[in-house]
Amino acid sequence: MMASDVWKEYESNEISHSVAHHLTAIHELMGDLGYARVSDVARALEITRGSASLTLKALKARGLVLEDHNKFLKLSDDGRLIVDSILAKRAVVRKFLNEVLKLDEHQAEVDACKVEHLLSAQTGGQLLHFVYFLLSDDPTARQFLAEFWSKLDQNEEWQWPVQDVDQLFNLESR
Amino acid sequence: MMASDVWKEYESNEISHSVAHHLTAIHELMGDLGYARVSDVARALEITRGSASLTLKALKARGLVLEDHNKFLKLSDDGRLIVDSILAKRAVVRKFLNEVLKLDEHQAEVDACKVEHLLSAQTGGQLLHFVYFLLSDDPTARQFLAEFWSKLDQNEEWQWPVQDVDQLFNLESR
DNA sequence: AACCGATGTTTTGCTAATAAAACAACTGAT
DNA sequence: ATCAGTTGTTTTATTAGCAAAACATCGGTT
Repeated sequence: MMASDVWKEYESNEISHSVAHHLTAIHELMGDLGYARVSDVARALEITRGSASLTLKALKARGLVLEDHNKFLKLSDDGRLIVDSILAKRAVVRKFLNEVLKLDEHQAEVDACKVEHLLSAQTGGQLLHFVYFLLSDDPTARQFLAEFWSKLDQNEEWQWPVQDVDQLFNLESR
Repeated sequence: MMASDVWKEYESNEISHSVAHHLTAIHELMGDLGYARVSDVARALEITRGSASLTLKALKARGLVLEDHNKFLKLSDDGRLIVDSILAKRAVVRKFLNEVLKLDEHQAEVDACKVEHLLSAQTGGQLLHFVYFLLSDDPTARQFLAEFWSKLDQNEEWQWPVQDVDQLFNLESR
């Protein structure tokens, strides 16, 4: 069926990668510095002030960012809701990739960052349930993880579903 | 630390969402029709021929797509490697979301589609290992999944890590 | 031969997200 | 008071990805 009805939903995402990071930058700056101005956001994201100014102007127009009488920025209630959901998804994905799949922290951070704003709320919620149970002290979960990790370590004794996983995922490609 | 060194790696992705789907469209058309022309790709992706023509011209220049003497398209070896890795990641993610997290098929398809080309090869490989073991007939895996699903069903008896998962992930927000 | 439909390309225009540069306004030090 | 540095904005330009429209080509009908 070519799944042609699905792939365009990508762009229909109301929160772009860029917007997600402008918003979370404001959130983190408020925590780190206690305030957030256009220049602070630009510095945090390593873009020019001009670019940040334009994007933030649009976010103010969308009601996600509020401006002080002195140009100090703040998240609106809507903006904070969005940031909370993004950070929750990012944290869950990072935890799963790092603590379950045992990917190194940088890789987990990068992939979580790429994916965070794209996951549906349903997926985020279910993944949270799953990771929480998986990393709980439930003996079944403990045993399952121990077995999985041990298979990961000595994977020569394990019959993988495909002959060459590395090639399948282009691990060698350049 | 603001993680400002990470978030820009998003765009550094050599395979964009659009490119991923142009390539996989050619692959699927070759399977379905036995051939793939610019118009066929455009129809499959529901974009104009003009847009497809431009994108495919760039892909020919990058050596990922080859052109027949009669304007018939074909994936190069490099192009096929990329498509294989994308389809593998999409399949694994879809399987995980649908068969493990029990998300409905449409949601699983959409999220897998959004994410497929963004996952690193390492993440794809580890996830494949994980899902394969999780859905195997290993008794520990069986028991773990059974317990997880039963907790999913009667989640009022389970103490979730956060008070209100639905609100955290904006399940109510329009 | 004339026409019609499908195909491929090019040109123009649009939006999002960026950089770069020019500009204005404020701040602080001397 | 001036000068330097910081800040915010605007303008111009670029790139990716699309649409729309014009154009050319080819193939088959009549």
